[in-house]
Amino acid sequence: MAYRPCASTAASVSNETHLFPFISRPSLLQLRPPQRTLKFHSQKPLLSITQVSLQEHTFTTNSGDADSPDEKSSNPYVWVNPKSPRASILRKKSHDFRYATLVKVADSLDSCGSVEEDIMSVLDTLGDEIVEQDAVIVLNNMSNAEIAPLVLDYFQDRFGISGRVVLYNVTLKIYRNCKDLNGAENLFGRMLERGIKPDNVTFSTIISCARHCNLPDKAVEWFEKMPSFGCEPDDVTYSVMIDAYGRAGNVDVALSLYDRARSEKWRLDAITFSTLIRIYGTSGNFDGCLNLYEEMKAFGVRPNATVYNTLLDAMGRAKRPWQAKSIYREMVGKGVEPTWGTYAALIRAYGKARYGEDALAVYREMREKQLELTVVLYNILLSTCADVGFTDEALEIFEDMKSSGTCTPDSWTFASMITIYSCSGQVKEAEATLTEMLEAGFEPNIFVLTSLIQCYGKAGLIDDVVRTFDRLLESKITLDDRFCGCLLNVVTRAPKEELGKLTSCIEKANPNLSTVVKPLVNGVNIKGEIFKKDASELFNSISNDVKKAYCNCLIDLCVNLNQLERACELLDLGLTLEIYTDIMSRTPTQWSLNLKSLSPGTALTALHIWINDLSKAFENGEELPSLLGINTGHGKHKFSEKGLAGVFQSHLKELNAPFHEAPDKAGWFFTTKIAATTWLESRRSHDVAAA
DNA sequence: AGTTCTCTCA
Repeated sequence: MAYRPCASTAASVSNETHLFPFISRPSLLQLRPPQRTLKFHSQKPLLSITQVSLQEHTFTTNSGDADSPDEKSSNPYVWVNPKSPRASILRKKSHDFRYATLVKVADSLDSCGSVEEDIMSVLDTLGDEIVEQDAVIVLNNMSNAEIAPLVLDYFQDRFGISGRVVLYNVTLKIYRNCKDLNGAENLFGRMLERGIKPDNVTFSTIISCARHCNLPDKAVEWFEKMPSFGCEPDDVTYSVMIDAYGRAGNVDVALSLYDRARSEKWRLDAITFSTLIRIYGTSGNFDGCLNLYEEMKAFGVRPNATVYNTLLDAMGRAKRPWQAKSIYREMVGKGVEPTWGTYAALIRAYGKARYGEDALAVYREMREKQLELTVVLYNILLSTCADVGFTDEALEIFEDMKSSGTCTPDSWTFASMITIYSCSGQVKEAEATLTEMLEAGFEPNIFVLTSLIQCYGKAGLIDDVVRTFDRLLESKITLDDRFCGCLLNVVTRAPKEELGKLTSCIEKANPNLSTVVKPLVNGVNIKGEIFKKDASELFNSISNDVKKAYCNCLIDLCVNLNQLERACELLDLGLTLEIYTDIMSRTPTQWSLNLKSLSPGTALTALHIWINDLSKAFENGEELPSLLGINTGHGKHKFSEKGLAGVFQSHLKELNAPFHEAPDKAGWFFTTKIAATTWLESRRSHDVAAA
């Protein structure tokens, strides 16, 4: 029969007398167990005849042990040769039973209120002959930090057991499990008062307690106290301190401890390496992660799943999904069984890098293996689907999540679903999901409203954009740069007659942005210098991660409104402020125009400037390289207007430019020096003729 | 009797 821990008070212990043959109600009342005959000795049981027979008796009656029938029916008072296998089985059984008994006592103690009598009663059931090992086992199996110190005191007061540090160390573990550093520190103080000298175990337990409490600085503080108590840190201390320093953001110290451990030839285990890899990973030193992994193998430490999981996680952070993939292959190749954490790390790595298919493959494998996904993992998958435009897949995952029975959608989930519908222009579905979200008790947040604005904007429902915007203003939600960026994006695709409605939204949302947008929309002719000054003020006021999006939108707006000069001014500013980098690059053999992540208008403007630069270089008699290339990129997002390649093909034709799409390099258009020269030549003569 | 192991974005 399985033991079910009871959660109530000590009184309930007595109701489970079938589990505690030596506990009965009278014993609780008299504070003394009546059955003195059942004694256990935790130290090597003396294999006296009575002893053995009693064990035997206990086992056959209590657990219905499947001994052979004739053994069961045999006289319990037989002598058993202490060296026989039978004796060793009995010894083990005796030990196991004693241990199980003590664990049950620990459970009962945990569920005592802090009523002294209750605690006493439970402890009394153990009898008088308690040895230190019993006390250790009881405390080691307790989890109630309020009761534990009382129990410790009782062991001392009633049985005189308290003289050794081990009892305090196991009690400290309880505080650690309860994340109660204060309690642990108090107990440490009491140890000192009682003249108990702390040892390495004491310190590593307190240190890890601090670490579990998210107080890495405290961990460091305790580590530094060690020498004053005559304790010299050992390999376990170093392992936990490497972690603590890492979490305290003190990467250098963590690594120097590693150096020290290495030079002192301490055996570092795989998990310590995984800790180190994690430290490198969180500090952004991704090559450091890989180096450490190699070093670890060179030391002959076999990587386990934890090491691989940490590495995969680091490669995810590094946005190197291909490396995650090859590490995963290596892991499987070496026969290391992937764990839940492996799949989670892969989903993160692939998801972050928009490797939609790969992320989905991992998801399917998890389903196949019946591994449960968490809300977080579902959300990552859904936002990946949103990023790459997997509408159907997202719906499937969303349904799976709802029917999983283990997790329910949260505001993040709904936000992703609304984003997905918004990107594909499914207004009705987005609105239905919004309703579902409200019904589930979530208020729309800034992310949801941003998506909705995008959704309505895409569908040309400008009045709904304005309505949503007003709703946001009424709410307590504060606008962010991303939201304003989306609003700006709506402006770039709205029909001219609707622009007024939107500019008044922008005026309320962000005055700096309004200053730049208004003259464009109203066609007011202001000086280029002033325009650039206003624009750079805007860029200085917004966060780095949206600068490119703003600049792209503004340039698109200029191009749409046929203000090419303004477009060039903005692109120029964007290059100066390093919002755009590496658009135009030159090597001795190739000059390139890199248009990846540029909006269509920005890309056209950049092409315009680049061709002008080419002409200038040609006029100045500069040597052209053997190859000239334009990279339009190939958008991973299904909704991103199929990349720029299509737009460019026709535009290049219009310009009569001799660039041709490369058959083997997606998104690239190339021309040779000879073709380029001929073309630039003809452009020049054309210009001259026009002049 | 001690350590490190599994979490989110636009």
